[in-house]
Amino acid sequence: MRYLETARYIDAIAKAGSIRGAAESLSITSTALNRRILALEDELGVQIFERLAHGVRLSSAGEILISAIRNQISDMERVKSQIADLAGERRGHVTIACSQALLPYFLPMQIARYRKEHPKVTFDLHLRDREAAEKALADYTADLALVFEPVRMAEFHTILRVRQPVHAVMTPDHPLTEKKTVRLSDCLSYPMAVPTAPYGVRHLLDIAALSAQVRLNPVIESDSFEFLRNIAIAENIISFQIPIGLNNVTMAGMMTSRPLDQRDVPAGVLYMGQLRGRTLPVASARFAAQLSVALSELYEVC
Amino acid sequence: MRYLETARYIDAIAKAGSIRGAAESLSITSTALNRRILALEDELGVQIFERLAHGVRLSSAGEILISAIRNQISDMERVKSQIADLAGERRGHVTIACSQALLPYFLPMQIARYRKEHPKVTFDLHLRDREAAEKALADYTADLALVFEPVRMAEFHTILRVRQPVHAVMTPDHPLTEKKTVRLSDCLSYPMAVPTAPYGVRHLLDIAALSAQVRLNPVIESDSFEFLRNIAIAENIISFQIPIGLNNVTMAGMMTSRPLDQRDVPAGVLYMGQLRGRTLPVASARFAAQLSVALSELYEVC
DNA sequence: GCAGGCTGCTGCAAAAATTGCAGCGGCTTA
DNA sequence: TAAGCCGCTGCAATTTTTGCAGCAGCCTGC
Repeated sequence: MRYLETARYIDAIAKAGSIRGAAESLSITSTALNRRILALEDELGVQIFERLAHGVRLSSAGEILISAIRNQISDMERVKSQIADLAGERRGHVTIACSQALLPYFLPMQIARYRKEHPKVTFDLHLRDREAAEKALADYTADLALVFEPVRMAEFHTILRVRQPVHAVMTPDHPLTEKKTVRLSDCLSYPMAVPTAPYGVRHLLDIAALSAQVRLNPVIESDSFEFLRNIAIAENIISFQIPIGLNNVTMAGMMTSRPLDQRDVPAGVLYMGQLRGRTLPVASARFAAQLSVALSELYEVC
Repeated sequence: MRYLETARYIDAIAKAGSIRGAAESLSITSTALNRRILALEDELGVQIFERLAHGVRLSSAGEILISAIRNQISDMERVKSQIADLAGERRGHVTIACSQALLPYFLPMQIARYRKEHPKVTFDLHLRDREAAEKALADYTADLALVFEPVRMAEFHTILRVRQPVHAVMTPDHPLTEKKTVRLSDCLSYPMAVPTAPYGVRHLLDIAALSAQVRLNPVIESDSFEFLRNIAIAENIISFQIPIGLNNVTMAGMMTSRPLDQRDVPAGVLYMGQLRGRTLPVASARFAAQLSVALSELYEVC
């Protein structure tokens, strides 16, 4: 593919951090690549890359350029799949960056459903914390982001958001299951396993604990929701999760959950978003539309 | 400029309607141009142009492509001026499509003001009726559109809108000037000069006349607001215009105006907009920001 | 109905560009 | 201080692009 070839070369260099490195990944010599850059820099009248001892780094002009270039590359992908659509072919590729809570149940099911309709559409799924997910949008490594309690940078454009009240998760024989909703103070008398600091659920719990002037005293902290789920079963202690992360099918027998009283812990919000101003590839746009329907049927839109 | 060269070639062919014609305007041979198209069509696996006896026409795949291509070209212009901005240079180019009412006073003054700050920024101003103005956005011949009572296609993204009540315009000695606001029925007893059908002011008057079950009976119809203004002076008859079209400086002595009672004729709306999803060139974005401030200071935002 | 003029397209050779090789000097690290 | 990166350059080989001339196809006007 010759069209936008130089653009792809620049993208590769920016990613590799060196011309020789990028050249290898592109299967060309560093000479050719080097001279392309020099030619483009000559055309623009500005250095795109700063030359360092160990490679190159985007200059401030390069930062501006790379964003446009990635947009162009992604745009051409979209055009190609739109053109393929004209011939009735529904092919394409969707890249998603999402929080852990989406992994056990919701996204696998949604992707399976989508791929049943459009088997030629492929998916890339990247697990990213809320900050990294937004960065992935900005550098075009993800078309869509599904994030719980995101940082919400200026470039994040919200497609849909739904309420996700925090639930306490425990084995069905746990004393806490007797109530419909549980108070934070009820939980404190039991050992608990909680996510580490950067996660949305922990964030909400911390704020709640602070305002109630209590301390959480977790016996287990982990950055893996899967581990938290399993340790909670194994040790018969309580953990916390949002509804979308509760796999109501496979966990039916093993675990159960109760929402925390919202006077103690306010409901969190799950955001689906994309990069502001970007036109998504057709497949991604269609998948986002499907997710919008599914999310708004299952949860309260806000 | 080699980067996006093929893109510019395709744009030229689409505009010229023939390869040979475009080749001439690009100062290359038709052979070179022809082969570029063939190569790109080969890459994409689709015909971009339909071959006709008297030239070429974009195929449906080509229509999809050309939009992306024009976006890329415009994007590179924006990048270049952003990069120039880094060096402190404020250069760039702004293209505007607007209704007639903007011509006599508002835009000349605003552009002059902007160019005083940024003398290196150049402007293109195209007079376009409300439908053509939106088309100009879609094919990237205009960055900004200022339209009174626009058709508002899906691709039109509103930046700002302000209320523009229709005014009756007349010489200062006209009997109608006695009242603060005039009723439509008052006007009917005087000869009047009105714009032709496609214009917003006429549209509003027609609707008003219809609902009041009266007839306008204009003695003069014209598609030139300038002519309407002059004939109204020369013949001492009434005409109609929106506030932004009333040049309160030069017309001070010659003419005066009174708003029509809004029970008869509802206020129209002036829209400033751009192409949805497009990132404007820096200069255009800055100029739009200036216009937003000016418009919202002068008129009622709605 | 048949030139004349326009179109896009192609074979071939010339021109221009891109590329690869080898090697230079600069920098960091061991 | 030596080894190992890095980006960059002169030169030659290679590839790509371009221009010329000429082809067939289509429409228009005489």
